[in-house]
Amino acid sequence: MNKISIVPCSFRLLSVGYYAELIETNGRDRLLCQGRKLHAHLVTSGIARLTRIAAKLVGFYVECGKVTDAKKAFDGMPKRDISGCVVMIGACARNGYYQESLGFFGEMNKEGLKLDAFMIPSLLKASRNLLDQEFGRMIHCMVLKCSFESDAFVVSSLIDMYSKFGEVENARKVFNDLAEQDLAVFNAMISGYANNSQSDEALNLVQDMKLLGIKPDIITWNALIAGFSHMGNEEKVSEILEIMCLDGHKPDVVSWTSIISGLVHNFQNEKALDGFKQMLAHGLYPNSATITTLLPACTTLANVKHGKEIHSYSVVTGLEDHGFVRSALLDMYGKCGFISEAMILFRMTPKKTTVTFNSMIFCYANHGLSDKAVELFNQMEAKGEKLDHLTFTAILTACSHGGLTDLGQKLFLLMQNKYRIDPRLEHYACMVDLLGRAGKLVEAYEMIKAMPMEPDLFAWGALLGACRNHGNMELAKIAAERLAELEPENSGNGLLLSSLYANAGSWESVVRLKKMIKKKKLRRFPGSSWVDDKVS
DNA sequence: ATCTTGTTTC
Repeated sequence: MNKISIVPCSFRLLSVGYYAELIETNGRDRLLCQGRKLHAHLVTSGIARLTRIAAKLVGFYVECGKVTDAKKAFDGMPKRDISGCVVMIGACARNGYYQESLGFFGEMNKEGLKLDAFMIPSLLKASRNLLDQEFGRMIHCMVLKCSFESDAFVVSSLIDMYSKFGEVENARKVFNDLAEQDLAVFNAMISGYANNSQSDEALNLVQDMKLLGIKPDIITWNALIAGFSHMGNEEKVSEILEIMCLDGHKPDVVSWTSIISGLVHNFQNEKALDGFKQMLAHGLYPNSATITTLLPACTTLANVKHGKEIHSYSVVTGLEDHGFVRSALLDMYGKCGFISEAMILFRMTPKKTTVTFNSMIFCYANHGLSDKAVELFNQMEAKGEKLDHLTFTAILTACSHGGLTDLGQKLFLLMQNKYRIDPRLEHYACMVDLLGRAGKLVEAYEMIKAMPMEPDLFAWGALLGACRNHGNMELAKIAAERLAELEPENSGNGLLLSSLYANAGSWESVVRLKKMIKKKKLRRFPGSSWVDDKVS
């Protein structure tokens, strides 16, 4: 791979848009080092304080993940000019520093700087990604107040945000209110429909835009592919691929990643791996999104061989440094039983996120290393890392697997009282399992009865398992009957129930159940492990 | 200077 020499192209370093490319080919650390040298030069020559130069430095530092340095460069500006703020807010929003982006806007507001149309799209993007509906709506109000609603950039961001919130109708309203929709606005609306399982509506919009003389581009086609692929409509995807080719657009990495993503989402993991091979055969190279999409397919199939190949590729191309890729790798090794590999990846991750921690806690929990899981959970709390519902699913799983009954109960309350997370089905299932394993069958049943939603098969299954282990026939019958209702197609439940009835001498019920099983042509699948252990 | 396509943990 050719390394771009940075010093001769220092001017490019300061040019927004080239950072990503430079980082990909030079590595973040090397780029940052060169950037700092250049910054020093700019300071000594006295031009670092020029507004335009300082704005570029701000963008550069955010792109390298150094928000604090960016802020310093910004504060070095002689006067707080609006374009500097636009760069700061935009650079933060583009690089995943959403909270920082909105926080910075707040500061700017306090200082009485005027709202600028150029920063609206970035603020909407940050609200969208934080799922902060309140903030997003507030920005929308400001848009109306300042009469920015005829700005196509603003409108496409609004459409995108409302679609992400699941409010397609609101997105459509904003779309309709715009006098002249351009390509990006259409694309935003099309992808809005596609991401909300309304791909046919998205397809209609493509016809509308063609009638207006706007030609669909690769983004339009990819949005459609993503929509239909996610819905599992493989024929429609092939159809779109044909149409786009006739239209002069070749499928690119994004198209293929969307196809692979849809297949993984619809449990077609083998097909997803095939799709990846096809993509390679077309001469396209996977990027971080492709890798992150594909790794879960290897994980589900427990295909460590492919997983390791992808890992090697990621190391060679530097994609291993990507946050999403890293957590997908960690999860893959963890789920496939390679705990030490998972631990190494965890240790090697400089910027650990909630997902990183969650994956590692799940790994410990699922391998019976409860103490390690608890240790990590405590670290997370001590570091002030954001804990989410999955953090608690993971730690409660660890508690139930490790017999840490008291701790589990304590954490179940902590989750609700301190972190304001409403327990979901999986949390209740963990608690039923936890109590059940400890022999507290009545308490486990009480937990199920206290659930504000309909208990699912995992809750009843956990209770049934516990009843079997601790010999409580009455509760077992209740649990087994609920299970049979919830999951009549799973013959395992029926068979378990029938053996329970048989033991209790209720043969009439056994006959009834066996008839039901036969009628539904249910068969019992032999238990098997999918872990591919033929890998060294 | 700002916008629209694909992305990890249940």
